[in-house]
Amino acid sequence: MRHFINHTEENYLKAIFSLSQTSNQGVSTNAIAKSLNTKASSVTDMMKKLAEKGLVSYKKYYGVQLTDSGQLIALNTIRKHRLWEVFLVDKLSFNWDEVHDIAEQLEHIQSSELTNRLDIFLGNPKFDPHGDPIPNSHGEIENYHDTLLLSEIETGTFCTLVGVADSSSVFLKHLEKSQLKLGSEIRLINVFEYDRSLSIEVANIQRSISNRVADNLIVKPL
Amino acid sequence: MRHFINHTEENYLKAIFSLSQTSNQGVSTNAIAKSLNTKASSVTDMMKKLAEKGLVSYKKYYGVQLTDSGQLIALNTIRKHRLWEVFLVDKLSFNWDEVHDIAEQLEHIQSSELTNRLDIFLGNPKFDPHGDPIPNSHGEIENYHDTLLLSEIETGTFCTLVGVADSSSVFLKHLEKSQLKLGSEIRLINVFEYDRSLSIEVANIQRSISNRVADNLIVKPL
DNA sequence: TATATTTTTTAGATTAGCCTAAAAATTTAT
DNA sequence: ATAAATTTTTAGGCTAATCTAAAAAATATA
Repeated sequence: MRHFINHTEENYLKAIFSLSQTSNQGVSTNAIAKSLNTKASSVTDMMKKLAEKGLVSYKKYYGVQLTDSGQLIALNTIRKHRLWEVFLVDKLSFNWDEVHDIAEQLEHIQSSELTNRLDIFLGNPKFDPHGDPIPNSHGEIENYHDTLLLSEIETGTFCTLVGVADSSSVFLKHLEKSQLKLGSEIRLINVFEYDRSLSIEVANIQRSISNRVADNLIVKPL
Repeated sequence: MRHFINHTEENYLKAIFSLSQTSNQGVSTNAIAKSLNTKASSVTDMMKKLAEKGLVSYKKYYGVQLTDSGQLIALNTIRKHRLWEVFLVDKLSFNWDEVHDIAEQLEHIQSSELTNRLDIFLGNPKFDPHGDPIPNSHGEIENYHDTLLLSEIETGTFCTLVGVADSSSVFLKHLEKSQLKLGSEIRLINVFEYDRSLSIEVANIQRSISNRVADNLIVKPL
């Protein structure tokens, strides 16, 4: 007997999943509140509810962790989100910076039949338009290995841009102005000590990017 | 300055629109309640809200009518519903009896850009998989003319099945068992007085259908 | 270790959408 | 035209998800 999961709960589970990726500690109430633009007291209420449904394990004052079934739901929501993003870009010709908000709505459509048929229709894509891996229907996610942030690689290294850590429209539009897109080959020329800004070469042209940008570029050294 | 319209309100507006198609009177509270599986008192509450937003004109005890802006929203919701149904059948290979519930969810996605791009992607279809006309982005709907219910035509007439008045899965599955689908050519052979059941010929085969079925088949005489 | 700060939880309200039961208005029937 | 039946509205509650403000617990600091 499965509980019915709604829109709001899916958003909480997704947020907890994302936050638990960085550290392997329990996720704090405040962190969830910040990520969902809500208040800590609302989060506490919801954690109690999700704990009762067996989707998170929650110990007062010590944060939460997803249970296996909670994680499965989170991954399924992420799967739907990313598949819809592929649909919007590949089939409806949206730009990669325009799809996030629409996918936030589409990810809550309930029908596994729909999701699986969409997956097939799109040709079982492995990555979304921002380079994020798409979980399969069992919640298995192909983590990209050997990737780093551009800010972490050594001077002189050649690498390929395989993903972005920030999918916001402003950031993506900014990238386009620097001729950066998924697949771009980048060579790190230099990092300036003063402000940690970087000098890179893309398509034979030398450019300068801020450390803030470099922190959001996921690259694979060649 | 446009009010934000949510899921629930869209459903009410759509129901009022459908109900006001049959008669040109105001739509009654009870009729709306029945159509949405809710209670009359809930409908009254919502009518006050929609009236305040200028989407219906409501006079206590005398039912409601959509205003122009209310009708535009209803038609836009119907547009989205029917476009998604086309998507599900044409692109994802769903059967026509499987798409209603999924489209009920998809119709509430908010993005006119999405709707219009979907329309283009689908090749600007004029009818959905059940033969219902799809409104354009201005809420203009191409009513099919010269159509009747199969129960209304004269014995001996040849006609084409162009639509169904009931899109429920049970009904559509039932039709398939009688080899009836959109575009089928039908000749009305006889109507039995006893139970108003009909004898028809489809694809050179003679079949018998109930008056209940005939009341739900929209046909165009040849 | 005691105190100050921060984080989290609790308590009590609010809003949207729904409900039941009772009251009011309208419609139908005698 | 009056009574009966039906429809609609009002009144008062409920739940989910949110909020603010206060209390409690944990963590950091002196």
